[in-house]
Amino acid sequence: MPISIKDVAVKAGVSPSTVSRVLANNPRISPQTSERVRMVLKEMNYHPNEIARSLVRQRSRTLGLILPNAIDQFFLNPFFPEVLRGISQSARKLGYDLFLSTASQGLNDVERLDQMVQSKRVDGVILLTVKLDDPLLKHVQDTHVPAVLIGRSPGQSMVASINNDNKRAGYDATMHLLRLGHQRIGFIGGSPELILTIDRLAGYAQALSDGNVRFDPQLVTSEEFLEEGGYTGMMKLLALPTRPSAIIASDDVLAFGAMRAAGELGYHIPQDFAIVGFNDIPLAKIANPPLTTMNVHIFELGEGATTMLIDQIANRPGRSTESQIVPHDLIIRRSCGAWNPTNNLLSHLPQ
Amino acid sequence: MPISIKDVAVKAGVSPSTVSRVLANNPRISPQTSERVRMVLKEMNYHPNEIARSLVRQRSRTLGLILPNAIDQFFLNPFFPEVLRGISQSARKLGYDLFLSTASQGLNDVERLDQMVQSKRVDGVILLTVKLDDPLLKHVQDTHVPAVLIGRSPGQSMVASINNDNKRAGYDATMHLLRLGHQRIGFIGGSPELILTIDRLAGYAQALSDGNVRFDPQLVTSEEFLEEGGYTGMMKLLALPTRPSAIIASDDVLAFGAMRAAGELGYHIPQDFAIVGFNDIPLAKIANPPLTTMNVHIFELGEGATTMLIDQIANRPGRSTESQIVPHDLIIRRSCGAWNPTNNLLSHLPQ
DNA sequence: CACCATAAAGCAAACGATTGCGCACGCGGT
DNA sequence: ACCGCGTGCGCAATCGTTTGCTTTATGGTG
Repeated sequence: MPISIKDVAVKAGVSPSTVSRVLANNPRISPQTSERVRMVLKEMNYHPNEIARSLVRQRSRTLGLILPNAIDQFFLNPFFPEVLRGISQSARKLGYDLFLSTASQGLNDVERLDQMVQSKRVDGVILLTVKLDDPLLKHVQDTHVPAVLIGRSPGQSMVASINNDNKRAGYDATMHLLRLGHQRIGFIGGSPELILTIDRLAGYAQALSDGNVRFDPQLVTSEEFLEEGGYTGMMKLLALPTRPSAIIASDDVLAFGAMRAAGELGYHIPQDFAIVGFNDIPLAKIANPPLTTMNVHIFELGEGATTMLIDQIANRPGRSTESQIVPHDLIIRRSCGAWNPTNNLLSHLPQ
Repeated sequence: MPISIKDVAVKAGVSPSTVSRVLANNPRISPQTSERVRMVLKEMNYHPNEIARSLVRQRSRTLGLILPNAIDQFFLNPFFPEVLRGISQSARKLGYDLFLSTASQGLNDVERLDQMVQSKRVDGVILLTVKLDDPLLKHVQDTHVPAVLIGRSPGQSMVASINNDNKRAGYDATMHLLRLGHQRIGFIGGSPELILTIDRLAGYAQALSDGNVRFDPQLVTSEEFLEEGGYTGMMKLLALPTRPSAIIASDDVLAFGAMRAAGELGYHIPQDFAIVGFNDIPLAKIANPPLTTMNVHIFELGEGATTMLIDQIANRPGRSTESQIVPHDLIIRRSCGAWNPTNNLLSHLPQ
């Protein structure tokens, strides 16, 4: 039913090879023939069968996206659409399509990757691997498919990756609170398996140390990576004999949960607590109060992963292991009390 | 480099056809041979080349997802991840993969569809078509690819579709406010091109009429489909000589913008204004106050679209035009004042 | 012992493109 | 008149599967 290159060839009175070469702008085809074929092409509204093309070319101009196994929870965080937007946009710009790994119900992630790669449907994969010891990771190193990891620090693996400097980001966020005079700073993190939790916490500890503040394990809580988790984390911190005066949440969604908990107990932000989040999700700007947060440029994360991957596919013979760091910057809003310099009374809050 | 069916055949001492038939569980292969081949299959960790398969089978077990052209704005609304989650989950369950149309930079949506379909990479498409006269729509009717539309009411086209009964939902939301005693009810909608805006507004008008309340065009505003739009819409309504006592926002995100506007001007929800949103996004439950909203079951929308499409691909000879309606239900929280029956004083509020 | 079902597995032709190689033709140089 | 070469195009193999048809082996029957 659909028209093939052969149909076009017949109609144009040439061989399929010639049509193919016209499509490829091969200079060995005379301008006249080329023109005639092009007319027929338009006339028949021909579009090449990409499946057949992929088969003979041995590449599909398609990128595979592998989402973490805890996919449902992941979908709920605004991180996901934003990174997908970055990936999708730059893939489009570079002429690549996107393939989402979802099929193969019974298979685990490793088998899914195997299948996606061996089935030749994708030229490379982007992995959103957020947990510390993801079995996918070992596996992607063995197989030799071009790959880029999002959310994993360079040096942690033999695979190219892109990430923020989360330790540094945690450091900077904490330092900001220290400079505002806070001494007891709580840390609400996601699951301790999450790399970003670990890294940001490390930065937090480092900053404390540099600021000569004792690290108190009581002030660190790790929760489910949802608003609800931030809520319960904050409740725990508020139940402490000596409460923190400031909170670092390793994700904006957690921060919102924390703010809700504080609000329910009658506290006010930032008067009673300073709060700093991570990610700068759209909501952060419009929350009440607007949330001070570490902008980690999620979109750029997706964008960078895509360009790195395509570069790898197109230019690298083997597989590059080079990595990239996306800078972060602290967006100071009202939730930490530093918005208006005149109300920096926070440092005098009772502990 | 990668192993093919031929490699397996050689190692197992059979012909490629036999291996293929083993893969297909063809009963004409003896159990002994079958077993032997299966061993080799595992041993070599063979995975079929799906590209080659698709070519000969003329189907790819892949679904194409076509997002609206205003893709960036769309990504920001929590609707998107949720519908994608529904699609992705049920596609996975049914053994289908997902293909995102992003490539072909210069092409418009119609050409993108054409290419996706003719390139044979997908067996069918799901279209998120939210605008009233989408050129894609006319086109998808001409081409004969299996397709399902999300966000378009049945009868509006010759293509299968799935949607909420948005008119009815608008009616129900409005009726709820009328029953609470409100007489002046504002409506903050998205762009007037959006079908859901139109439908929900129609339901709103109908309910007003049934409730013997005059429809006042001044109370209807249509804004950008973002939080900011809700904000400016609310500001307009608050500037009216006789302000509304209740607001219907055609999307939760708009509702949040409206709440922010009200808050900035010193008003309180629900004491000063009742607000009802649409979608029941995760945030609605945890907002302050929790938002009364019409749950339209977005996940089911994506799920239903997928099963309908796959059913069409697998069973229907031509293309079905059957449609499906996903029910809605009003989630009553605090923002409309009806949470606690004792504070239904709203009807006595000054206008 | 010839004959023929029947079962099991192989042969080869697709699917729709790409591409190395070769052929025909025309033209300029010797 | 012949050789050589560049140009323009077609032939046919190939990519990795699937599948209709054929072949081979086997065992039962007349």
